[in-house]
Amino acid sequence: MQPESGRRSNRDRTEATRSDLIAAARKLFTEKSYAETGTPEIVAAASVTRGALYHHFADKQALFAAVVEQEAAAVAQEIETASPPALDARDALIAGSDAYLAAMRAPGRTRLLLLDGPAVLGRAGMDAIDNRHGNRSLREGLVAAMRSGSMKKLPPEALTMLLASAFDRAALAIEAGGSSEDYRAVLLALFDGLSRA
Amino acid sequence: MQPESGRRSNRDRTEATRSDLIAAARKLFTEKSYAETGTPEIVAAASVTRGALYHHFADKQALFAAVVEQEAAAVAQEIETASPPALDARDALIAGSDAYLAAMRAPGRTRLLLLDGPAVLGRAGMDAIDNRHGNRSLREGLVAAMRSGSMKKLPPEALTMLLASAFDRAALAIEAGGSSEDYRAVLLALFDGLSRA
DNA sequence: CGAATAACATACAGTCTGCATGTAAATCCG
DNA sequence: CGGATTTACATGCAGACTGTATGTTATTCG
Repeated sequence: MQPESGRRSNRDRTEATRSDLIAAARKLFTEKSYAETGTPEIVAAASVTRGALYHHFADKQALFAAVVEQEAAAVAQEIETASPPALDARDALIAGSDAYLAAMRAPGRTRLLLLDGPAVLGRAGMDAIDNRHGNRSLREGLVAAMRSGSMKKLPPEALTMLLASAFDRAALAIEAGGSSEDYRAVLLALFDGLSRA
Repeated sequence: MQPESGRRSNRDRTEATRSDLIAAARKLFTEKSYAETGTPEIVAAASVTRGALYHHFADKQALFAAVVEQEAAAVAQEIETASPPALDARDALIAGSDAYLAAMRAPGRTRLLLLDGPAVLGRAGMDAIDNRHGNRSLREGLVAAMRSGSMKKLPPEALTMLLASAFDRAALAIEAGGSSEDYRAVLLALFDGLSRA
């Protein structure tokens, strides 16, 4: 009964090992790329063996998917935290995009979420993850703006995808040294262009 | 002097071997992914040995870069061929985007150019390739439209990137089964939103 | 308390990449 | 024209990595 060291429930062990593996993989996947990070290096950083990894995850790609899911959730969380509620549609879009671009400045995040993620998991796989997190609120905001009449009516799914894609490319360009103000200005112009006169 | 079979200049041999390797790699990289295609399979398809591959290319990534470059050029060529010259800015943009989306329907092209390309060569590497081909005319068109006063003035580099990114995502979404009309409508709305009233 | 199962650890097979070395053909040069 | 040099490969090897199969120990179930 007493949780002495040396007496742990299987659920605790699993949770701890999975968590250690994901943390170690996250660190390496953000420092280097998915392809450049080997499972021997990951398990060494997590102080377990490859046997543990392949017990908890089907393969290296499944571990990667878990890391991406966690990181996408973290980005969505940062946006939600930074965005004050109850603004009008346009201000909410601006606040959200600023928060997104700020969140994507975390080292290695753009490569993990915007380059390796789509290549390894496929665009469909990444869309599934994104729709569970960030994209959802973006689409809801757009739908609300369209309903309220402040934005042109357009297919919500397509509009969400293309705007999200513009955010993504802006994050990549800014990390590559592009002018943050320039990209912000263009994003703003795109929003305003979609608003009803 | 006579080009008998068995007497070929080194330049001819190099050109033929390089071309065979790129063609074989292009076929496999578009059928499967970069990661799933091994160099043994490539050289077998090209009827050469791995020694030839590593003689002509620094590594597998360099061969991939050559394939991407060729394919990006092909896309740009198809767009140029399909786009009648001397339209006004808006019609040129629409024609160009339609031609781009049509060109990206070639099997495997979206994965090669939009998923594997950025992941393997980096976003900066892909930008360098894109700027040598398709993006160039897009930016020139946008600059011309801005100069003529028919479009809002915005930083050309950023605007080009974000619009190109929207094209890319539209191509991916359409291939994944998304409604071509929906994405076309959103792209058109984005253009019109950027035009000066 | 025994049986079944979960959570690993270890060992192995197959494959791949990049390089080093060897060889024949082409080119250069005096 | 002929030897020296360089080019265009072919072959073999070393190291690393992935996934799996098998063995072992700690839990959990009945």
